[in-house]
Amino acid sequence: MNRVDEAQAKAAQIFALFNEIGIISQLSRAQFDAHLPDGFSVQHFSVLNHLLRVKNGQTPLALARAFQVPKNTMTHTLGGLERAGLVALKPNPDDGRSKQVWISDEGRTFRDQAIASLVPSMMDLLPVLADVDVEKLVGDLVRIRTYLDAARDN
Amino acid sequence: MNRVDEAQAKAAQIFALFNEIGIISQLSRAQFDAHLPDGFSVQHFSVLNHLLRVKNGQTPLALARAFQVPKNTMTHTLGGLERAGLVALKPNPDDGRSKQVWISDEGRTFRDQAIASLVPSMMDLLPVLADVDVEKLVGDLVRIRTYLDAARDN
DNA sequence: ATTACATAGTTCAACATCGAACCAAATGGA
DNA sequence: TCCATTTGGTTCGATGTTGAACTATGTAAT
Repeated sequence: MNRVDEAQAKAAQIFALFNEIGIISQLSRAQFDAHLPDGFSVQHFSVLNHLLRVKNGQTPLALARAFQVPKNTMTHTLGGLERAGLVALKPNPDDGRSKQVWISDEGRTFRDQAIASLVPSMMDLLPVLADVDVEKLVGDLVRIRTYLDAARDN
Repeated sequence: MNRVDEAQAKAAQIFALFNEIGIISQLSRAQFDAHLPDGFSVQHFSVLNHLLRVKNGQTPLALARAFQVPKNTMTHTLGGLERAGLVALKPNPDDGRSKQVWISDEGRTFRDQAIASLVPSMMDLLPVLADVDVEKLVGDLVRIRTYLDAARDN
């Protein structure tokens, strides 16, 4: 096998990797969404979860970066959460251009209920993951994600 | 740690897993698309690739299943490929409701050129994947995807 | 043959995503 | 201080995705 063939074989493997990742992303998103109240998706849940687990009162831009989405996409997501009263957007006292996103009591309740309804179907995955080192798997993925993120804005 | 806490910890880990997968899916799709001609995305490439590598002349529904997308999504993707003359849709002689998707010479050329322009950026990933057993990684993902697929339409 | 049901594919409408253009506030020279 | 540039956020328009409803063909049962 010459050098070009080797490169092609490696590339095919990498393509298969991202192909699987893309399909799993689709399928899992659909599964998650199905367990959330109508009109809400994983993004909404993820933002609430992030505010509670990482830090409350973050700026929209910080959240956009955390989830690797364009800032206008985050505007859209936060709009939905705000209309539903799950977060409050307040002006950022440190920067007149900016805002802060604070989760409300309703938001906390929503997140808790979402977890309660999501956990059971995740438990169904345990048998599938029995032979998988999830810790390592996530670690590998984080490395790949970190690289892609760095390569993004060149 | 009691049973509920354990379940929550496991669930958090699984959530992190799908979270990473979702983000990588976003980022890698953007990267791929950027290297393809305007108006074409990974799906278009994937379909052409599938027709060549797996089997030419498949039905739209078979392709939709292969990529785990709803059939109307595949209709949309095939529409783009057909308008561009990269595939031809012919009636299925075995079934009057159905069609067959055949890749054209232009389609083959498009796919070859796409590979040529995609491979270099995939090679950039090699250092990142040096410590990763990609074979095993893909295997684990396939197992997860297979489960999700089976759980989909229950 | 008739009827009921299942399957392949399209259309339509709702919604998500995202690049580009835009506005306002902040920053950094000179 | 003034001006150019950068940064946080929104708006707008184009496109992708998908559920639901629909058409047409095939299949099975009686």
